Amino acid sequence: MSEQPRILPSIRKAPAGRQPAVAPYEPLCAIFRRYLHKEKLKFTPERALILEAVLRKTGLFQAESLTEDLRRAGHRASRATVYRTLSHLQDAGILKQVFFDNKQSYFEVVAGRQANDYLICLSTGKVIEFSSQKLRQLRDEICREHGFDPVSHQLHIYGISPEGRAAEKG
Amino acid sequence: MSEQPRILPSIRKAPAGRQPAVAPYEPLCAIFRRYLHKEKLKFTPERALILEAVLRKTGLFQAESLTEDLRRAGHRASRATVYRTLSHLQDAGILKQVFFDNKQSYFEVVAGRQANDYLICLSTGKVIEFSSQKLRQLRDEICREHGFDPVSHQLHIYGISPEGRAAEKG
DNA sequence: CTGATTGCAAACACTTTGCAGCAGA
DNA sequence: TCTGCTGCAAAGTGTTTGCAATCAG
Repeated sequence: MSEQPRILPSIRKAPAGRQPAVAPYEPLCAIFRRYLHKEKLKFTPERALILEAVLRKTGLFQAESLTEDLRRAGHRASRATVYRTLSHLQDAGILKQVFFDNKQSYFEVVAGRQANDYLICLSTGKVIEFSSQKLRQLRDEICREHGFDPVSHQLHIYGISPEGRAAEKG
Repeated sequence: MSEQPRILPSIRKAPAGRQPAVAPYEPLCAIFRRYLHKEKLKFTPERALILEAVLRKTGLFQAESLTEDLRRAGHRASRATVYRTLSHLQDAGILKQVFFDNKQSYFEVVAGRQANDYLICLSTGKVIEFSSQKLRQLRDEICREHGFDPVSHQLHIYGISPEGRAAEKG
């Protein structure tokens, strides 16, 4: 029995990996506004700014870093509003929240994407996002066996990347 | 684009599902003692009690519920010691920590088990643990493509269980 | 107009940590 | 004896919430 891997602190600090393209603002803003309208919520300047900032993010990001982005761009942005908006963006199907540890959570744009899955290097903390058709098929198969209707999934694979292996030998 | 599923509060409260058999104390205690000795740590009565309590758990559990178990059994057990011991049990490869949300974490005995994967009902909050050989093969394949050495993985599938479907129709 | 929204700061809740006394090996 | 361990309470930290003023529709 081997020692159970633990997520390294480095992951909490700065998850990095292949950087997917930035998502386009217009169509997602339309989705957001439709959602807000349906829920009798309002489209405020703050929400627009936050959505813009979210869409400028590539890959995983943290609430705090989003707030920093906004401040750097000269916009006021209270943590509270950022969190509240991130929550709405999830409900609108634009974002999803990912949990790698119990300290904080990460967010990621999902609208129009398929990547739900991560390769996480236990040595360097690097996170690579990927998507697998085979995995989705297997997921559906497993769901059928249990009578589940699949909605979504999330796979985290922990391992050692080539760089991590090199670093450990070095 | 469908609305992004969010983990229901019920999951945070009382994850339940198929109950795997309780793990045997003796062999795992031996593993723990070996680990402690190797790390120049001590095998204390508190650690023994906590390991026992852990092994009486079936499926996922929370640190707090473990502390309650201990108190109910008439043992003093400070949160601090429980957390510290849970951490050692992870390092010893006996436990693993699972993150479903950012509020708290769950623990699960993994020594000698293969089940790393969960089917989570978004309607009822029920969690079913399962293990799939095909998934492990697919994982290894994906790792090969990225030059990773796989260490472990975790798959969370969100969906609607038969019971949930019935409840939603009712 | 009227109810939703915002920023602020206080509140939360799980977890970690500092410390002084205690106890395995 | 010599470290490591324990319980306690305080600190830590990402996130949430109450509230009064403000604003979108």
